Amino acid sequence: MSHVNITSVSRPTYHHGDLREALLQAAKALIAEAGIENLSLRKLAERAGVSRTAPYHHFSDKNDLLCAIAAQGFRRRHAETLVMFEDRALTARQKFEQYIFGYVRFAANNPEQYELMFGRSIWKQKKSTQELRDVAYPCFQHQVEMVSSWQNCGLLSGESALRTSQVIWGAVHGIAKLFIDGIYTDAAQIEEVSQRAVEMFVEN
Amino acid sequence: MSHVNITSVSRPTYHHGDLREALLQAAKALIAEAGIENLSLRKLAERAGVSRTAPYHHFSDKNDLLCAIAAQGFRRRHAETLVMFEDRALTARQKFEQYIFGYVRFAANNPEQYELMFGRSIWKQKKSTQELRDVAYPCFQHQVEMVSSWQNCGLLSGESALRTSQVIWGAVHGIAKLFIDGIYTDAAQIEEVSQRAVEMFVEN
DNA sequence: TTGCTATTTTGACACTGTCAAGATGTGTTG
DNA sequence: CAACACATCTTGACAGTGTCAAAATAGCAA
Repeated sequence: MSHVNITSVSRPTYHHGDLREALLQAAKALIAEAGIENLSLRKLAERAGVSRTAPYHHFSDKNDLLCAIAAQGFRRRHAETLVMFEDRALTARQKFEQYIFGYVRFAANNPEQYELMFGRSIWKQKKSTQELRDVAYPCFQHQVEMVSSWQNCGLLSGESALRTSQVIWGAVHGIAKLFIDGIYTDAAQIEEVSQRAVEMFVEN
Repeated sequence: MSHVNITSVSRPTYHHGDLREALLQAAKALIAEAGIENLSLRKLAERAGVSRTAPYHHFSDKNDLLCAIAAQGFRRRHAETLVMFEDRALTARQKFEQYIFGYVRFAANNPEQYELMFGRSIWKQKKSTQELRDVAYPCFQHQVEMVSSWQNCGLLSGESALRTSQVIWGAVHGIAKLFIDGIYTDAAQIEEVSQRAVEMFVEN
């Protein structure tokens, strides 16, 4: 068989052709279909067309694979937030609104990935990968910086940007979790709750 | 062997003597020791001194058992909240403060049980027991009522008690989860974040 | 005593994550 | 071209899981 790349995507590896990326894609598909708790490495391998233990040559662990998916989520969310916050056409108030709505919407649109990003399975028992931490911490940090800027322009109150940021992050995180975990059952209320959150935090 | 009750507790059942309650106790102990994800029905049965499938005659499912533990948590938390809110020695502002602090503290002191009460494992896929719903909904409802009273006395703003309640609940839930899931790593900050939350929500 | 029913056990099944050992393909060096 | 080294993948195996079916046992009622 020719080793010439006949597909449009790059094929840097040997037998399969970037099995690692294929596994990540298949994993996200399976998770979207049936949830994280129904993802097994064996079903994943089968979907990718390889044997049960093939994934172990690209991920040391099931946890390692889940961390990689979570890391992708952080990169996506962080990019989103950066673009929004740098938009010079928006006022500070509009940016804050976009942040709140964007955060909750991101979680609602990617519930399983969001669960991985902030779920106990990864962070609780210190099982986070170095890669995950490297991509997550700047994301956390950026939230504090945004809050700090909103305090400087009088949109938000308080002295400590960190404490204020922790409360606001807690609020959007909690609202998102109560929705995606099925406790707030009426998904149509998401926008209204987000709107109320904006009103309650902004100084007027 | 005599069937006379020689222990101080009631013994309504036959062989073991309220195996159901013994299983719940053992389960809570195991969960406190090693977390929910490390609880297996087999280890639980062994700890209780019965065979692997004995629990299935008291709980239809593993999920059923977890719901029962969660229900106990709701009863405990609801009782706590009722006592606090009925206390005539407290001002409205003090009650609100107690509510916020008490909520986060409850979650921090019982992280595994809290995870069961509000985790996706139970509510997500409509797997909540009737018993659990019967004890959880009044607990949710009471939160809205409290918020409504705080609005009436001018402590909180807004027209809709439901929306305001959803934001506040989201905030305490999110703060609690970020702490107990290991994302906010410094547990000493819990009180300070709770304090900041109170300041941000109360009208001044 | 004879049954009836609640309770518990034994056996079995499919499924999981993960390790050890072997097979196979790919690129590099002589 | 040949031989080696290595990355990659597969087969086999093991302990552990939730849960079902069938058998055994214990307590109560007639």
